Amino acid sequence: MGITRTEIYSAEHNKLGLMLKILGHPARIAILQYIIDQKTCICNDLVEELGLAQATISQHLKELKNIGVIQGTIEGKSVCYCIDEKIWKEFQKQFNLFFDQDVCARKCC
Amino acid sequence: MGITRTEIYSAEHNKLGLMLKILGHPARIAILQYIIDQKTCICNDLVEELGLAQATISQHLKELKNIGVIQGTIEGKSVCYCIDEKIWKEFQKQFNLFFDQDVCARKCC
DNA sequence: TTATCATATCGCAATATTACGATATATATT
DNA sequence: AATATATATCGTAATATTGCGATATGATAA
Repeated sequence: MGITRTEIYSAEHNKLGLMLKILGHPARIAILQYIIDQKTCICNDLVEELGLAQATISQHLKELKNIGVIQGTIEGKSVCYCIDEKIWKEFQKQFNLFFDQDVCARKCC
Repeated sequence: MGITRTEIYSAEHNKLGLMLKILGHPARIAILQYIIDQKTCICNDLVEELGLAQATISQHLKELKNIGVIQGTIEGKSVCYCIDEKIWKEFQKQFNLFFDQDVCARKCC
């Protein structure tokens, strides 16, 4: 079918899944890394930097904005993007809550 | 086009992206959670537990195996799955290497 | 006002993903 | 051997994602 059956999962699993899905694209990882690296809050030098079309970059930025991990403020004719530190830390926390679980206490594999 | 242009990203970004992409589905999160919760290394009670078709579960398990985060050993007529603790911790480490970066030192947003 | 620059959105083509029924495979039980 | 049980794989339909050119929008500069 191609459609994820979100109704059958818990809200937490859906949320964690969505967050990881959006982060799970190399372009979006590269965009986040670039925003972190630049001391100024760069906008679409990303087009030159990554070598993707402007429309494509804009789309990825939109998805990152949708999950809240970045925010953009209009500055003259360009837009200044930066990481939303609060959401960033929240994501890290959620991920680690999941990954800190005790795994494989039993012996079977 | 629908195809990710992996050639233009670094190996690390592709790797981190792939890992997050595979983890980024609620069914796979739920599968991992179930394997962690069960004290015995359960196999396809997952079909009943999650309410997805057996073929679908099997496909998700395959993707999780592909990135190495779970492994399965044949036990009689069923298969015993468990988390690969080493890979699990490695994933957590990679994620945190990325997320521990200092974010938003500047003031613009 | 007109032109220019930066970004967003639209529409589309190519490809990928999700899900499932049907079938194959492999082991255990009778 | 025949049957049952557990899992994997195949084929396919529905939908989603990726990427891009074209165009729209919105602000500044001329």
